[in-house]
Amino acid sequence: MLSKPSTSSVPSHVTFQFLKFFANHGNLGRARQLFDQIPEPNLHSWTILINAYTKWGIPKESIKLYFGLRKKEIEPDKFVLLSVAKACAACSDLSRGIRVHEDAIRFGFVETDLVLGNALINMYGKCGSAEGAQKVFDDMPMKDVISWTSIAASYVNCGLPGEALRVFREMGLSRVRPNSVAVSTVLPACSDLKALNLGREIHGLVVRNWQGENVFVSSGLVDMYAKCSSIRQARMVFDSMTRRDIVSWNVILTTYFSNGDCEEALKLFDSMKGEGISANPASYNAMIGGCIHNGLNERALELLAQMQGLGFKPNQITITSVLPACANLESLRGGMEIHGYGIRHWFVEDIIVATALLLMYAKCGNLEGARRIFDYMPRKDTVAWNTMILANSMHGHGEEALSLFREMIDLGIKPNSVTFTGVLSGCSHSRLVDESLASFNSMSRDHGIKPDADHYSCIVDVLGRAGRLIEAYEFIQKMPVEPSAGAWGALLGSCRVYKNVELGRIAANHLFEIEPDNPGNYILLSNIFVNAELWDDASKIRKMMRDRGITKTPGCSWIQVKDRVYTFVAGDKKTAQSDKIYRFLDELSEKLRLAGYIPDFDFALQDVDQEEKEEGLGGHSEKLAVAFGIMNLNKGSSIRVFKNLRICGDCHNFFKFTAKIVGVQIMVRDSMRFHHFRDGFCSCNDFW
DNA sequence: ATAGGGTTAG
Repeated sequence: MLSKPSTSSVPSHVTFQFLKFFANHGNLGRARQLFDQIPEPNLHSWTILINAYTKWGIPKESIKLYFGLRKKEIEPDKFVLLSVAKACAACSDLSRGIRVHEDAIRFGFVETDLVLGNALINMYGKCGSAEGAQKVFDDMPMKDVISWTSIAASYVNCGLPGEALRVFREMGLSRVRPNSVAVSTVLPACSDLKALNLGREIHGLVVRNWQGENVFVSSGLVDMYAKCSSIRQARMVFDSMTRRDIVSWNVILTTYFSNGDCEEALKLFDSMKGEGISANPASYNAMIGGCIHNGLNERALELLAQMQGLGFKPNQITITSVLPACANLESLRGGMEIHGYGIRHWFVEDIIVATALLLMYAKCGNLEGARRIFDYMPRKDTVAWNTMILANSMHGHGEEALSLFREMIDLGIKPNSVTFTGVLSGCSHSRLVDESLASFNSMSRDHGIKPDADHYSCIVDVLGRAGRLIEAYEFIQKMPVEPSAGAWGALLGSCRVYKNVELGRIAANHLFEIEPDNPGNYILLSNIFVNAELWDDASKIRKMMRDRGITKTPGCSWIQVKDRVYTFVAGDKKTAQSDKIYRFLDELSEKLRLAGYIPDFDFALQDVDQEEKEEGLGGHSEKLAVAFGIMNLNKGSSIRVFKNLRICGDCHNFFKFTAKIVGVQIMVRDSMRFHHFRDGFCSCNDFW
């Protein structure tokens, strides 16, 4: 009937009825066609179409239409304004939202229409403008619960939970009774601030005022208690709920994972079904993220497969949760596969996904890959900049870390305390002493950020690595925060390098108190003694370790060849190719000696373990892994080895020669940083 | 016109 419409033969009120019909049923193409046939569409027709585009998830088109209408100088009414305000909120389109607000003022609706006012508050909140939301709120002569809730939600949305709670208080003082929506809006603000007492107060208010249970509120309470680290309280509320939905379950799962209790979380995950609740994609994301956070990487991958088996497609959140596992397993290949999946699904546009990818590349040793992601990001926030700075620091590119920092400041991106952790650690790895002191001093002066224990430790590290041990020690004594293990550890490490026995003793004794179970500190001090030929002291340390039941963490290194990760421990003789590897290493050593390599036997003694000492330098796990890599990887591809402890000094020297003589690029990531060996040099400038 | 869970940096 409508296949060949002609405006002259169909009365306009009939066209209008059809327009309404198609708009209501989501057939926007048809609705648009009809709309375009109306020679002079009236406001009502415009409104119907604008409303439909917002309602059916195409808010951009609504906004476009609205401004088309304004061009025709048709005066908007409150209904169109409401619809387009919602559309601006959905698109986070602040600049258009402001124009809509101006229209609302110009045509006199802000003072008269509560509903529109509320929608405008909401629009500003969703667009990230807390000031805008507050302005609308202040201009409204009448406010109801929804206005109050909307302004509170705006603050939560804009990352100002303290303001949200202030609003909630004021709301009470204005004799507006909060309803369940208001409470569930404001509970996450308590969680963000870890405001347990306020959260408890709100809990009391809920108990006193409502008999009936509300799932939103109860789940919010569970979450609030969990985030305020009251796991028992969270569980009590959860257990007391008469009806739980999928969100309640997801909250309790996350609670246990964040508390490190994977067993309980996994148990609860299995028991949901018994209550007739089946896991949704968010449940799987919570499970995968939780497992990975707690080191259960394999389990996470199983859950990922299980999730896909159920027909749930991994989304942005899934892949950002999985990516850290790729760095943990040092599986660049797996990470790149996820990158590919992200590209195919347009997830890489997401700033959080992109940041996670960036870090994955950096942690897998591919700094260029990390940089490509960074350059491609359309919008970069503080976290993205911090991650890029940290990536450069890890790889020993202190200058680049600093120049990124300057660039970030010039662009007006606000740094935070993590920014400085990245910059300072980058400086310390690159011996940029003056630069690091300068940026440390600028923290509170220019950026209003109070240095924390980590920042102080970085400075100790900088001074120590520069050989300014006394200054480093004085700095520790003067610092206004309790010196952490990081600070003393940095000093102890420098004492090892600069062979300072007395300060080494002092630093180690502090460490023995702060972290009595960390074997590394005992080993370091014992090495310092051995080096100074203080054999008695060294054996005392070894006795101390035995008495306390502390064993040395075995050094292990691994490398990926094709799809497999091969792991080596010191003196490893069990590997399939171990005979070949040792023969290869022997021959290689000979060649390197001719080129000037001198083995440093100091490091043969670095291991307290008896058997390991016997193996000497030749069997260090990183040497085995590198040799294996040279033997098994194609010529021209670079060798990427990962080690759980700090790289040994002799191995470091050995690799510099290897890189030059064999003509390969070797990358070793140890527990401190990345080392890139190339043509006889290491990116760390022999400083680690 | 207002509501909850799963995600990125140390």
